[in-house]
Amino acid sequence: MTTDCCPADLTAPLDRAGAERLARLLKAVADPARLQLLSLLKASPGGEACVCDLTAPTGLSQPTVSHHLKVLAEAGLLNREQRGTWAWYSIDTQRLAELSAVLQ
Amino acid sequence: MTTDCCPADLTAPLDRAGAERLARLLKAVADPARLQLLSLLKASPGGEACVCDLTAPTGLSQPTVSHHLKVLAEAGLLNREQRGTWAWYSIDTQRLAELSAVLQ
DNA sequence: GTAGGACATCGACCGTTGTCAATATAGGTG
DNA sequence: CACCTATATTGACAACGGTCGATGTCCTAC
Repeated sequence: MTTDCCPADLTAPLDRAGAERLARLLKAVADPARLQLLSLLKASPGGEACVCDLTAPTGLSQPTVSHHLKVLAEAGLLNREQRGTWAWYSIDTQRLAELSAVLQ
Repeated sequence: MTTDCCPADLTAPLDRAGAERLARLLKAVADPARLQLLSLLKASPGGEACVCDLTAPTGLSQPTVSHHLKVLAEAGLLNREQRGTWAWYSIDTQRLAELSAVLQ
């Protein structure tokens, strides 16, 4: 239900440190560009896509897309796999489900 | 499962407008102070509390607490009820559950 | 009416963040 | 090796957001 890194839910009184860790996770998701990227990854065949496939549909520059993907990956919500020149990103569905469960 | 105001989930491709609306909701929750306030409200008897009960446990000034409660209320996540001099806030659990469901 | 208490609003400061252009890195191909 | 392509990093700028002190508003009690 929870990992060692994150608070389980809001029912337990949240101290400042726990609140900051959880907020850091939620901030990763609370951005329109990153939400679009998540939905694009979810809709992609195999649940994965490379950076070059994500710039056009979002209308963002390549560095900006890379930046957002990095933020999501550092939050543990995306997995990154290098295949030759391409970097393939996919959603860590369990991690995202855990984050969703916190708000229940 | 969803309201008329918010996207249902991430499986449907998210356009920029939908992503911005959803991000606005998530931003309301993606803050340590507001997460602490939510957990305090959840742990309070009757699921409600007035501002004066929330300043000490958060260590924030009264204006700052009022500000955060307003942000959460404007996002539809809190209900506000005035009783005499006091303002009582409570969580809109359904709205919070809907937000949680979006990340599934 | 006057005084006091609870909450909201205002104004300002400052750190954070999203964005892009430019550049760097790294892998593939000839 | 040189060249191209995909991605990451850097640097800079503008906009946003959290915080507090000071002040305003509203209700209650005397």
